[in-house]
Amino acid sequence: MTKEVKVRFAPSPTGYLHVGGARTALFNWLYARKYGGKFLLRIEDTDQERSSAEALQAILDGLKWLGLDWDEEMIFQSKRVELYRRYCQNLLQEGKAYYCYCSPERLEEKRRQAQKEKRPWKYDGTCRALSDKERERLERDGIPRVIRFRVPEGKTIFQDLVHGEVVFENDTIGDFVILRSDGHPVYQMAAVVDDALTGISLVLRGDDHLSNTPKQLMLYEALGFSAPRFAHVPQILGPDRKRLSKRHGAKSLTEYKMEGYLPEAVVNFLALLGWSPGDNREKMTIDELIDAFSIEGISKKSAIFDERKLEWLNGQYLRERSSKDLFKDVVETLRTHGLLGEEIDDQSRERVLTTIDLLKERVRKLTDFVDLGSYFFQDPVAYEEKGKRKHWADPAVAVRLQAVADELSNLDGFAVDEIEKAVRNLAGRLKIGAGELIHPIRLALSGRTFGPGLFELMEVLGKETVVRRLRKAIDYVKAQKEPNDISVKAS
RNA sequence: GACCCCGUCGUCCAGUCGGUCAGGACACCAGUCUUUCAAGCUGGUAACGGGGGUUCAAAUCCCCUCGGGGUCACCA
Repeated sequence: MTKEVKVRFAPSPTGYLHVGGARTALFNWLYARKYGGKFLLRIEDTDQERSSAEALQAILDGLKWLGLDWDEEMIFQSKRVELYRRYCQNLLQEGKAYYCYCSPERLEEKRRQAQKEKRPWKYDGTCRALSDKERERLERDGIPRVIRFRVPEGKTIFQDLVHGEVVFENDTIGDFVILRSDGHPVYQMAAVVDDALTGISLVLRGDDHLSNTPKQLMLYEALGFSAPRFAHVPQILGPDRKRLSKRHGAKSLTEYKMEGYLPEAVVNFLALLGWSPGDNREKMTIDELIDAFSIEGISKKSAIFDERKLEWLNGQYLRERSSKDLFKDVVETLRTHGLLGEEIDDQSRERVLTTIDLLKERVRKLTDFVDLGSYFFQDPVAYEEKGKRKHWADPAVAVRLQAVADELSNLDGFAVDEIEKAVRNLAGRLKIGAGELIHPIRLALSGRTFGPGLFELMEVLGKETVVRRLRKAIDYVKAQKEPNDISVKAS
């Protein structure tokens, strides 16, 4: 009988969902979707202290944003404590586990001592063979107890689907706790019981669990469960080659969303981190990913998250979406940055749409619409220094801009072609190249030395705004004249 | 420290059974286009951690070494 394909993502709600976790979830999801299996979501909240509702919400939001939907009901380990306890009792009865009364303080002391003497530390088995009498005494004294698993002798060998055969000598592993003194199970126990009971066929998870696998395998064996297969995906490292953590900029998915990344770009990028379709494809749709995904394509090497490549990919996705498609996201971004109010009439709707069209080719993140396009919505608050030096240094600038303003004011219509013709004609009459007008005008209108085609920009802004900004610039140039001369002398 | 995993351009990936000018992408540089910036197009710089073997031939197989990471919790 072939086992049903069933995988799971099992985060613990102790922090936000970062790219490493998200990628693990994605791989599991892709695997399930590819083979028509199930993708389960299990919340590992057996640690009461560290689990929080906010973290859970962040994880759920992240999965939802990426479009990773799960099958069946979400499993909360905190609601299954009785179950784990029962299995611990079974092990106890069969002599495969035992009560341990060692205090955490005492153990910590021993551990430190071992470290000082450079001896490898593992639990020394103090309580491994307590007599009934001793145990009764400790019980009578009310000493807190945990349940420890009795690690059997021998070796634990398994075939990891990405690493191949992995061998552990059991005696390098100390008897480990499976049930805490507060009656809550420890990760290893809860994970094994759940994976076994829910019929997980493949445990696909981070490399950091590779060393935990022998412990879990021993538990499967002791509990009489058949073990699933394992595949350990390399981890995602920070730029310093260290494990991802808040310290060196491991960002949550929420942050990527806030920064203007599209979920499809993030999914695509994450999929390519530690996995490859085998050919050299880079940009892949979700369906292509599902189709191409395979465990064989998973690399063994840990990877560093390269945000610049994600930016590029995001730009690709941004570019292929129509302005209409992008509208909602862009509006939201503009709003959070105060460039747009709640109310949007037809006119500003049109304006946003055109803005998107003009900016789309030069944008990599949604937030670039703000950074690169604020002047579509408000007069520039400053002029680029470089621009002033380059395009406004000529003493004739004020006069020329004035001429432009006059010329444009007299225009009947204000369409791209008319504007362009007017500006170029004026340049001709002034006997200067069109660039001599174009660049100073751009600076006046946007405060920038670069941007979309100037004539398109002018049409979007409208005659009134264009003329207003030109006049402002003229005033500015004139005002700068004298103070500038003085400051040159002074410095 | 013990144990486990990993090691191809700066970064992410290709490289089936040993034979490739070691390939693609991001980034970078140059050219092209253009009113600017992007985008696009064309081209370029750039890697098998090191040392030994085996072999006619090694990124690919073996050994050693160095480097990086992970696990050794009443965290997950």
